[in-house]
Amino acid sequence: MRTYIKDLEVKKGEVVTINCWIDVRRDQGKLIFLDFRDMTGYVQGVVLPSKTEEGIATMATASKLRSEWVVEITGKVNPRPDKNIQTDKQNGSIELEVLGIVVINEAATPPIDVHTDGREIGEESRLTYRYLDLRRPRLQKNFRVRSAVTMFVRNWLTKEGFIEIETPLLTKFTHDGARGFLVPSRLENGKFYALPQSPQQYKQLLMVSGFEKYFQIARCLRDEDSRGDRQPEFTQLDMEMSFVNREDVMALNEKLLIELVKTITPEKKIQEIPFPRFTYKEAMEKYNSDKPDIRTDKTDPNLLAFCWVTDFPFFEKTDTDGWTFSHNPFSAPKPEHMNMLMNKENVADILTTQYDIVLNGFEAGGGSIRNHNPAALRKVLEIMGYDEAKIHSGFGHMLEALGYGAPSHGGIAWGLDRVMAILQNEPNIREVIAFAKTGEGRELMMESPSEVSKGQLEELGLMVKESKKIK
RNA sequence: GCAGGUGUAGCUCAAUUGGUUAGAGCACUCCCCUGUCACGGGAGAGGCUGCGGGUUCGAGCCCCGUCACUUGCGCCA
Repeated sequence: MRTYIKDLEVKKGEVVTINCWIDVRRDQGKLIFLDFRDMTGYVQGVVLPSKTEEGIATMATASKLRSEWVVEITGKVNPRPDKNIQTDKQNGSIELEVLGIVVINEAATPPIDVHTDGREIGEESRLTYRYLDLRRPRLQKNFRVRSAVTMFVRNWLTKEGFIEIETPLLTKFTHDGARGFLVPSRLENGKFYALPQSPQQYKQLLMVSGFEKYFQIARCLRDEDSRGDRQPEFTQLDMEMSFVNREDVMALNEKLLIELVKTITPEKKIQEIPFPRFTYKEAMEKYNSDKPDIRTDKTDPNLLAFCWVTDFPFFEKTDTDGWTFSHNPFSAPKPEHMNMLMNKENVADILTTQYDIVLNGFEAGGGSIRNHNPAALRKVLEIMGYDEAKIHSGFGHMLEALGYGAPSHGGIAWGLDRVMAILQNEPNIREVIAFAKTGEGRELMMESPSEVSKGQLEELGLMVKESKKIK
């Protein structure tokens, strides 16, 4: 039976079997030290000289082992001699006396060193050999913490009465805003699905359905250029609630964030509770930014400075002197500005119910109270200059759905990758996304995007005019 | 789409003003080593200097183009 490395310390004197990788080999000739690694940690093994036939064979096998080989080790858990105890290391007071070695798999010389924190290695190598890059302790930790965060959030929201519901990945191209990824239909050539930029419309429709409290850890896809805090696919913690106002959503999220930090990253301290709030105007005047970094000590890696930014202008001017939404077309205006919207008056002065949660200068999330009244949503679309055909094709289902007894509702979505990166003190969300893409949207390990065969194109009814980039 | 940075051994980096056979550390191969823990010592192998063109007696170095990675701007309900 397999014993995990983390459980060895209490098994002094026992003979155990572990499954692991060779982390480091220190061959002293007649004495070989091997550091073993499994998902639970590290332990030093020692192969002692022996005159038995078995012992000689084990030594011979041990001398062939190399870094990253996969082995099954049978050994005796011994206390270390006093002078060799390493108090600062896991299992520093014990070592495994190797009695038997089964090589499960040999390993070619790794193209990158997986024992460092990886910051010194170029992104191209790291992403090409991502499955090796992920072996490094820093990334192992990032993903364990990420899993702990999503589990915490799931449990917390579930206790609050939320229900987790999955929404489609194959959906409809409906709106302006972020450029979307298109998926050609095989059954209906010339038609396309779109991959969702967020579950916005579906989650609102779930409110119409009467679920009242929804959440989802949702993959979102946007065909826009990358940044340190932006990837073409990323994850939102998305939630929506019925019969709430702005304060309700903000209060719930503030509480969740505080408890999350306390539980998962207790070493972090939150600069100010309750989170400070700024109107958009205040933020711009005081910090010249709508996502101000209000940390009092920007060198403190454990300081988290949350703040809310509210009261954004609903509309902004387009290049062609029309209007477009600044954040979200489904948002409701502030209640006192509803008349201005309905009368389409003083459009520039209408403020939305939008609230952004900002963390250390990054937009960690954003949401709003929505227009549950179809007439109000229609006014928004009209102000943006959408004609009846565009309103019908893009928003007809929303307008109709809101007409069948939609509750008032609102919600928020966190950029989960950004929150994770900040909690882990990572400068780039690539470090918290397992198989991240490059700045040009390439996945270097499998080499996507890739060309497809003529037959596949034909089946989809597609013809490629010209290759934009020929390798 | 725009601007900057980078590209030399598997990895991380050197290489004077444009000048001999492009070096080092780690990793790798072989040898030595009984208490190491990033073990140590010795020897060895490993290069189309991203790719294409140009200038020059001579280019890793200068010029043009191109590709890739990266940071930021535009863009990003």
